[in-house]
Amino acid sequence: MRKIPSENGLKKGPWTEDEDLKLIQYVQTHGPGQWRTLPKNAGLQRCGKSCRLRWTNYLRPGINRGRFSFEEEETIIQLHSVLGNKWSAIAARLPGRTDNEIKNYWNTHIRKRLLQMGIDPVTHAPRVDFLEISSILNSAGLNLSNILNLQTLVNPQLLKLATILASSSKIENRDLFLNNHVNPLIPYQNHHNSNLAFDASNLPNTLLNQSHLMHENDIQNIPENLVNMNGDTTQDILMRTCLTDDCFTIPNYSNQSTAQTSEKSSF
DNA sequence: AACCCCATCAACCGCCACAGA
DNA sequence: TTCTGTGGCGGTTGATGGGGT
Repeated sequence: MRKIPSENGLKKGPWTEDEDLKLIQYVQTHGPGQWRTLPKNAGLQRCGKSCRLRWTNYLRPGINRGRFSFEEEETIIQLHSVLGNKWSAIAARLPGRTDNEIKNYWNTHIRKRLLQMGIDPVTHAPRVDFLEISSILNSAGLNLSNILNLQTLVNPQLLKLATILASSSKIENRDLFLNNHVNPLIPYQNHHNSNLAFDASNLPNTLLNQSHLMHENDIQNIPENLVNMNGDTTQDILMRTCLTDDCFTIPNYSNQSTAQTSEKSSF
């Protein structure tokens, strides 16, 4: 892949079949380790680091190079919500997968999907812009559900995912979450109070992209006996993490915001 | 056909932790 | 205690290929 001029006569870039063969044969005979001296002993023009990486990420036996299954993906998301970017720790819990592979898969697939679903891939919390639009509308006395003739705005997949994430949610306290994420929006909110005309084109893309729209009944379709790693039932999680009906319809932040507006608003 | 844009992922780089001298 | 070597980790890069124009 890379064509970086090699220093010290060491080769860089993609590995050839011949190099792979040499590395495999050497490791099979002598075992992995001693990476610094390995290239010389194995007759490779590579640095030890490169050999170790090639072995652990590609040549090592037992590596599963197939597509990620839904279960694996779910596991990665769960583990990431707990461990963060500890790719090696996540990989340790996924047999046959390497940290590099998981990291790549996260960055190219999962991260993107979470963003589309309105979930912040770093915090695993609903994205601020998602809350932002609802608070704006709410402060304007508008109910997005009514406007869009919807009961709720949530993708069933999102709700399922949120249920899973809730097991390790960083939003353990709704009030804390609202204080951290909603209060900074208050000046913005007030600014928009003066303009009550609703224009759907102003909605954030993330919101409009919620093409799968959820109805109240969909919440009922989630098995109540679903239990997460903490032993919480789905209902527990829904109660605790503001995923109940009234939270998925537009949360009412207006009282809270008016109380704090006078203190914090610069308008 | 040619070009551009973007997604993917193997590989590299810099840094850190740890063990042993 | 400090230094050095080694392995490991996470972030980033860039070659490649596919799709769109």
